[in-house]
Amino acid sequence: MIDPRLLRDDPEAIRTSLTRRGSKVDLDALVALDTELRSARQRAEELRARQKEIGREIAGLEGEAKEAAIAGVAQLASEVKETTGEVDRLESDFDMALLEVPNLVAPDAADGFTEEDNVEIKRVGEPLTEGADHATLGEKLGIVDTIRAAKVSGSRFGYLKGKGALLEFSLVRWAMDHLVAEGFTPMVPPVLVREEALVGTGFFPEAREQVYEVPRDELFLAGTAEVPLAAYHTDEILEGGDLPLRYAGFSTCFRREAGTYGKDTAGIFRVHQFDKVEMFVFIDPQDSAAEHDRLLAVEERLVGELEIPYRVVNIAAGDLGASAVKKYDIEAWFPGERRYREITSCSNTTDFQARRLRIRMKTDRGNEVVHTLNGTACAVGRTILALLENHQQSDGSVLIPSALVPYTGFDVIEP
RNA sequence: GGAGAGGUGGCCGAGUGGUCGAAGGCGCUCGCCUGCUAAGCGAGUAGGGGGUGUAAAGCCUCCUCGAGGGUUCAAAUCCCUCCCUCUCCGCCA
Repeated sequence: MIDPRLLRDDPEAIRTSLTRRGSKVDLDALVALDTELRSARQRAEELRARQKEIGREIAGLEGEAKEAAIAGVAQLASEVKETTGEVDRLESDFDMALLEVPNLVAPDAADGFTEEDNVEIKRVGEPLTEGADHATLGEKLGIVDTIRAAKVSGSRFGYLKGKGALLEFSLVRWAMDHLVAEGFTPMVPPVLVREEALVGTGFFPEAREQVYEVPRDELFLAGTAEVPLAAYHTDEILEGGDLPLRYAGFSTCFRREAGTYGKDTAGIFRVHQFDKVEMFVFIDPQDSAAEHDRLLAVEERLVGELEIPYRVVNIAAGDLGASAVKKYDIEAWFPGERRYREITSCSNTTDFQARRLRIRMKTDRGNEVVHTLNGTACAVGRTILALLENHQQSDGSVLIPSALVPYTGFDVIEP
């Protein structure tokens, strides 16, 4: 949620951002609604103040004088009820409209509206010019089974098997160890969350169709640990000295992948369920931009240690999620497809989530909404696929990068 | 799943219709005293919105005692619905 004060202090800043995103939000209607709401609120408050004042007088009266006073204020009471009802209606309209407004795009976010407009920042590593694709490799090595997964769960699911399953646990622990060394607190959060957590993180209302629901219990399956980690401090006022708070959350992630029919149907590149280690940070607003770069640096070190060629892209404004002001993706090279594809991502969501979740910090200037950031440390499934493709050998085996061997206990996966 | 208890400010905890945004305690902040990792004394200390103000301060005002609705001139206090937490029993990874 953006700061509603901006609507009257600097609506043009919002307009610029909406334009860069290609957003359809009706800013003028929102500004008008805000104005209407405030004047209605003013009227209601004046009436209510009078009512309370008279109430205090009545408290001191007795007998007939009291009866008369009570009779005299009945009309005022009904006016109060009417005007506050009006304020409530306007307020709820306003709140709903405000939830639809995406965060203000950062000045240095890339311009444009689609993936095509993402700006490449750098490339690292020597890409292989050819190789088998991950679906073929996974099947031949006997470590990924999507055929039987379809029987059990439908499309876009997979079994990891044998060394593939062990590789998963190795990656999780390897990533966690790195993050702990970086000062992150490891967490295993709930993956079933309330609606409030999803609204608070900005996934609702924008991306509601991507989220699995458990209606009977009014819970939702989180698509990322970002959701329970962000909501962890809901309604809290953090001590300035405790910031930044850095969490590393491991969770299984669930995504409906609605609207992706026909995309990435082979293998387990795009699946409904995968595991991920996610970084999440609560920080003083003035430090969030620097922290964003820091998260990217952590991600680069991790991918680099796996000896996977990659590039970093600055995501185009129109391709950003509602909560992000700026986002970097790391795209790993996939020789089977001869292209770079997203394996991690990190976003600065500034005060957007924190305001919705009411997470503040104490400062000399009073309480201030904190900033939050999130970044992928290791999306396990995709990382396994990137390892398979980039470390495949001519004999059909796959070598495990040396950084991982202490965790896997083996250095090669053979057919 | 069954039975019961309870949700009040950073924490604990009083408050069953009016002057209560709320006693008291703890914690914290500032000051005094003492001179020594303490005790004592005094003051301050919930959050949020709107208005006014160049800004800070200040001032005016409204909302918030789990959430929502209702009764009433007036609700932390009465009524209804919901949510959550805890305890015991049952079941269970």
